[in-house]
Amino acid sequence: MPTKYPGDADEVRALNAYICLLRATESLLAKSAQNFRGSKLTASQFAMLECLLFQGPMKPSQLAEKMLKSGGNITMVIDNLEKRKLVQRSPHASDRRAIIISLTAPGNELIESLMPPQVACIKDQMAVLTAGELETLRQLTRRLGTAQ
Amino acid sequence: MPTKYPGDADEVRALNAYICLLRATESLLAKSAQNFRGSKLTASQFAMLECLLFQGPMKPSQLAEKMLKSGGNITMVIDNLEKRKLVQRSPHASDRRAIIISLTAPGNELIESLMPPQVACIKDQMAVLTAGELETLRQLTRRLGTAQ
DNA sequence: ATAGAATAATTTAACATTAAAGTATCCAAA
DNA sequence: TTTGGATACTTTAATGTTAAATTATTCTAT
Repeated sequence: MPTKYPGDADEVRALNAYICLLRATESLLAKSAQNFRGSKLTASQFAMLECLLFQGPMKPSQLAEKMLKSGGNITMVIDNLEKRKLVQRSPHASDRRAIIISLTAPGNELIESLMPPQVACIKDQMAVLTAGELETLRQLTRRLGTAQ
Repeated sequence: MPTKYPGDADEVRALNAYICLLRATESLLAKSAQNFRGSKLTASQFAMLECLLFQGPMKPSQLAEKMLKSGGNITMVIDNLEKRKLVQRSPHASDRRAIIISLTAPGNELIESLMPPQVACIKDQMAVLTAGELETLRQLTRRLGTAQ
């Protein structure tokens, strides 16, 4: 995070925006994490439960793709959630290489109870910007996110 | 990352901006990481070398504060950089509890060689936005980053 | 039908990360 | 000056993370 890099105007402008973008994301993530820390969930565990809630049961490889994490990592997060009986592994109907991960009843109940405060927290944090500013932010970051 | 959450207009607007912001950051970080992967540096190791280059020798507690990481983590990153002789520990002049971390000559040489491509990479990625858009992005994310 | 390539999940090794506990040192108040 | 609290770093335990290797299964081209 260079606060001062001796470069031309283009570089300074790009770096300043980059640094503010990273810091904003760090700040938002740190604040959001407080909502599920009481449930002894890590950020990855919360993200997996959330993914299963909104998108239904799926294979570990699909979780890896959606969560942008490696397969090995997904295996470990499933392991730790399975120990707490929040998710379960089931055999895939037609492919014996694959398995299906789904929420258990307690897992479903937990993530459903955590979502409203989580959404409210994000809404609150984003409320420092107006509706128009949020739309502008969405459009700008959307273009950055797909940059090659 | 809920792509569809049944909420009111304010919630949907906040969540959409939030998701795009996170994805943009992930995308930028992933791309930037390619620049130092060839040097077998991790993101934390690169960040520490960069911090020491631009801000000079400092204590582990100062590195922890600037890098937004825990003290225990900083100890390990220093350990791994010290193994490769890229940084060194020195006693603090007036406080025997403290130590000073500084770049070695090879460490300085390495990070100085990595900075120009790193800056160019960030500049390239941010170049999908105009100068005015970058300034807007900086202002919006600056306000988010300081949100309580 | 079968060999080889591709896919799916797991395991392993190395490093990252945090929280909490531990050790050493400094400082300030009694 | 001594005691108690604060500070600085390290260690430990648990989890996360990736890349690479492993195992099992499926698919495809011959």
